[in-house]
Amino acid sequence: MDTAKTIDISPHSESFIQHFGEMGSRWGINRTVGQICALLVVSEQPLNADQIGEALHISRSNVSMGLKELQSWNLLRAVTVAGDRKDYFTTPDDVWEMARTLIEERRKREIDPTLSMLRSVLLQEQQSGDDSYALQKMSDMHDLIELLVSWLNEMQTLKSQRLVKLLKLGSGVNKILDLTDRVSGKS
Amino acid sequence: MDTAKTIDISPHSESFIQHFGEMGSRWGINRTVGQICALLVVSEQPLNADQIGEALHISRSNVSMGLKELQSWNLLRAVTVAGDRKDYFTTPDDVWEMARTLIEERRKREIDPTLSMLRSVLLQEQQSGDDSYALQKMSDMHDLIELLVSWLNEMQTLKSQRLVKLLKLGSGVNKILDLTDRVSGKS
DNA sequence: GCTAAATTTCACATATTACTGAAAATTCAG
DNA sequence: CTGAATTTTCAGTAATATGTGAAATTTAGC
Repeated sequence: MDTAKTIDISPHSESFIQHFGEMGSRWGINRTVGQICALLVVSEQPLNADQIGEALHISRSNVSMGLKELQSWNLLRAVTVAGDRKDYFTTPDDVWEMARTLIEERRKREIDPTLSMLRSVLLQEQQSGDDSYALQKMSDMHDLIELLVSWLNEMQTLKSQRLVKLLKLGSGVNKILDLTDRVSGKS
Repeated sequence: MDTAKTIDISPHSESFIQHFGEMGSRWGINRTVGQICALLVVSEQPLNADQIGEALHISRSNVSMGLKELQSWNLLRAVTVAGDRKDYFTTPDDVWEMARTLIEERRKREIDPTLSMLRSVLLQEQQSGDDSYALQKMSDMHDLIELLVSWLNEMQTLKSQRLVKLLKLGSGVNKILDLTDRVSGKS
């Protein structure tokens, strides 16, 4: 069947998609992948590869590669439409779920490898005397990253509603800390 | 004077520098910039451009461009050495200060533009009827990003010590939330 | 199984980004 | 001011990344 209707993009959505294309490079994904993702986010219906290619004026093979990339980011939901052999795709409905996934995946790609490298360097017996300054820096950095990562992981376990509440509290949490400090008699 | 001593890099530091070069691409900076930054972090003494170029085997002009890029990230401290016309550079001593700067700069480059775009799209009177689904998505995303950004800004105002304490508390904060909820009679 | 629809792969083309050396511009001691 | 030391700029080149069409592979109805 070739009934698949051509999807058209409103000016608003156009700006949105365009923007994610341009930002793609800054986010370590390429333009096309950014655009595909943005398109799927603002599209109410799931889209098949042909529709995506047509909407964004990119080749079918490019769509295929882009979708594969988005899969690797865990940002796609595949949908099968009755009586249609084509694959249809969409992104998760909940923007918070997407944000979580995005943060988790970026952590995996951008932070975890650095943590591993630091661990491995610091683990090696430091026989050589005089890079103690460098080793100290790496140690500091390791501790910092480890703290950030474990905090991130803990946040990932919270329900969205809870997380939002915490974020809204913001540095208000600080006041609670003040309180606990005073109670336990610290500075 | 051409007394500037050639700096040599320990194997540990070499791994560190190499890693930051490779990760550079994932971080939206290029290899050279990543390496220069890493080198300056692990170097106890400030380095001049020639020393950097020699250590990393890159051209003098490339060092110049790299340093300029790092300046734009607010990650450099320039030091003048008595009796030497060359400029010497280092990174901030405190890794927490660097992390803050990095997060702030990434926010400016990667998040703020998206927030602006969303605001501008949402502000336009939505005469056209049927992209309400898309507009809703953009609105959700706007609110999410705004919340994250304002939270980030609040965290930036905390002293490092305080921030570390909060991070270590982790989802323990959640328990405090539980408490306040119960007190104020919510679910 | 066969076959046509759908998807993926891949060699090549195109576009973008990074790097270099030479030349221009800036800086500063005398 | 002068001019040597230092830094920056920039046009050209090298390296990387992105996009395409054609061919190969996979899939599912019959």
